[in-house]
Amino acid sequence: MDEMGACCSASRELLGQLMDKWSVMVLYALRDGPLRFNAIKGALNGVTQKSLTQCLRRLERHGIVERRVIPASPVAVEYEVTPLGRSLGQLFLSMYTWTRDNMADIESAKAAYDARHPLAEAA
Amino acid sequence: MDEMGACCSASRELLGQLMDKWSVMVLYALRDGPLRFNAIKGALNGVTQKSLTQCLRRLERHGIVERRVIPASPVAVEYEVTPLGRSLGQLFLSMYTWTRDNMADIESAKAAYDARHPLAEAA
DNA sequence: CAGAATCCATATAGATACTG
DNA sequence: CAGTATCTATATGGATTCTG
Repeated sequence: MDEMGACCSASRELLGQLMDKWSVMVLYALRDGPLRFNAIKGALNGVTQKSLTQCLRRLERHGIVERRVIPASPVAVEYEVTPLGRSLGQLFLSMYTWTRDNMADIESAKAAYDARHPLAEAA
Repeated sequence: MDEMGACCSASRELLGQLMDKWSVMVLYALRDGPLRFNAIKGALNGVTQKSLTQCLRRLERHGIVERRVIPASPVAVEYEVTPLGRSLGQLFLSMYTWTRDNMADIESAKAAYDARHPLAEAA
């Protein structure tokens, strides 16, 4: 694979990190302003502390969200989307749009494929 | 999470299927026309038969590539990108562009984060 | 409150061997 | 040639418990 192939691969790897199971929804949950840890956890359905913590750490490390500790007792921690994070949100929006526009075609392709291949119809 | 959140989630799930480790590069390898199985395998570096087969099956099932068996001895199998696949390729291109344009910011954010957090600098 | 640490179930990738 | 089948190593996610 040549240069462009390698770049595609790097891009995929980076977005793979940023598009894990919860990141998209975290970014969406924070669209109107900062939230505290448990507020985010409440906004997402079914996320565990561990997964959410990992997700937020990764987003923080990549500069997508900012973590702010508010000294209090007990401590409060706020997360806010950065400008870079908003830019990523725009990209997510174009992905969402593509999915919405092509979902029907993809579903019918899957149905046709499953009809041709009677066995093994995993998701 | 409300409607939009659910749609984001569905979008992420779909693209997660279509953006696995090799799909992007398969699509890129087929950009100039159909190729046979082993030709694709040769174009990608380090892919195993199993992984490539799984990848191609998934792309075929979603209507991204078309599989064509050419009766011969031994049989030949060609894979070609569909129009839907080309549309997905455009989306991949916009992802690649975003990555390229923001890679520097992300890398410096990572470096700053790792400087603040001396331990545990996993990728 | 906001995590850290631990344990466990499952999913996935890779290597290898075999086949129509 | 173009796969399938099998086994194993590893990564990942969830549940649970504990703490400053």
